[in-house]
Amino acid sequence: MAVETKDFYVQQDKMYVATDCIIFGFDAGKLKLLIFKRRVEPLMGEWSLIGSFVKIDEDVDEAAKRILTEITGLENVFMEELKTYGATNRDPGARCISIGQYALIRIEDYDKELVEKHGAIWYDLDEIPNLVLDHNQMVQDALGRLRRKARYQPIGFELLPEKFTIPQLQQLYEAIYQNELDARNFRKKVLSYNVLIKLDEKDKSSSRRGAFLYKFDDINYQKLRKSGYNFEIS
Amino acid sequence: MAVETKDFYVQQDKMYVATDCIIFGFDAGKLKLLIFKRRVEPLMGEWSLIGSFVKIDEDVDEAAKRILTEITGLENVFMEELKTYGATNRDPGARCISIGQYALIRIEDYDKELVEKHGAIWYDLDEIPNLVLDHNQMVQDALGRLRRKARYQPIGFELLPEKFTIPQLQQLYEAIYQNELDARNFRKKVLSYNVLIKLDEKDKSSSRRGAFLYKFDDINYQKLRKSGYNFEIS
DNA sequence: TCAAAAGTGTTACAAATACACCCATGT
DNA sequence: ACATGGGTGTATTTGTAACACTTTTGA
Repeated sequence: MAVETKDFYVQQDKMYVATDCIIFGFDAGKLKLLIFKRRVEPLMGEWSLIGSFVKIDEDVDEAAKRILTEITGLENVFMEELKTYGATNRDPGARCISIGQYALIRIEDYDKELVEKHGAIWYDLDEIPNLVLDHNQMVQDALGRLRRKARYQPIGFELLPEKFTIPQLQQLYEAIYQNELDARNFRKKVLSYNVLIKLDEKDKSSSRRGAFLYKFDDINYQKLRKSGYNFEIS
Repeated sequence: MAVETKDFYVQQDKMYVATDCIIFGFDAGKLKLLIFKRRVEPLMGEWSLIGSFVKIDEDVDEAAKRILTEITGLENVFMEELKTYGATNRDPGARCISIGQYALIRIEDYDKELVEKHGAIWYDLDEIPNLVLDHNQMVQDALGRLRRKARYQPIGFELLPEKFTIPQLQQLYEAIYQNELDARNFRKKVLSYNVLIKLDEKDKSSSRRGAFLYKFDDINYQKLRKSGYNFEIS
């Protein structure tokens, strides 16, 4: 029988709500993850994702942004909800659900001092140590999401510097998909969408000849989306 | 400065955690949504999704299953997390985050008495009334998810009876995508995946001649998935 | 016998793949 | 002058899209 007064609410259980950030970067041809040593009991000192409890007067996604800014100094970063981790036994400290959110950051932009101060470290994705609670699962889930999503949405660009070369872009996709791509076909395809603006500069850091720099053309991308077409790679 | 004792937890805020179900069905060529009249204040009597608070000793997804079973009598239904609705001001009653979960049910299987007892009704998707709180947004989000997901994963079958005809399947996809498909190409494509088992029976409810019934072949589908191929329609 | 939906094949076009050589430059 | 990565074009295959008629059967 349903209770039909406003008091219905106060009979219910309250619980802690946290959010954890799965922060991806890309450097030297490899996908990286930002993790740090947990500073609170239980499990103090263990490797962990960056997270925080959500405050009573704070939107869930605001909380995630707050954490990300606290630790990297960055704002306006690509971040998206992954899923909720809501098992009763996931945190031995207390009943606490966590909303996983994954972020893609340009690895050269973050505030190195700030990151260091928090004891955070960029780890190669294939060398992630054991993390507390269900955080390894979160990383796996986020990676799966990143892989699927990168196929039909140009989120990869969030991981590159604003100016990047086509070979860099290809390396990134190879790192995400974990297979090699044909350079000619790759170039042909990404350019076919008309969402890259070729610059006059070259990047000479990885070859004598140098490779032209491009930047992502968000305006054209929005047009592409509206016209019903999808950015789709491999 | 981080607090480094277990007492860290008790300084944090607790809040209500709810889950709301976006329940889709398919009948007479149309997508349907199961909604009902809210039974608690505030907003008692308004149209609403089916939801519940998550109990302290209950996993979040268990809570969603509990609700679904309570109202439809069904178990083992396709259900998947949509996203978290976590704005501070989303519920005027109290700070309460809700995890939206969408479910796909075979509309002929549900327990009609049970549904009626709860005051629930199947609405055509294009005739949904105003719902409480952010529930209309949830419906839109779930619909978007269903549309995207149906393209590369055979979730549509969850909405059909176990035995279905190809024309029925086509109607379903037409309802999901909201455009017409060529019957020959559609048939060719779905059959090309070898995930449909043709039965000896015919369904004569929609034509004199009758159409052969098929059922979904989950074993072959798993093989297809493992081989790296994707079920992809339209 | 006719109305109404089920079922079937082929052709044209577009997109994806496979593949090999020349270019530019710093050392 | 050579080693290194950057850049280009074409042919083949594969998949997608367009399209019209015959079949079955109950009323």
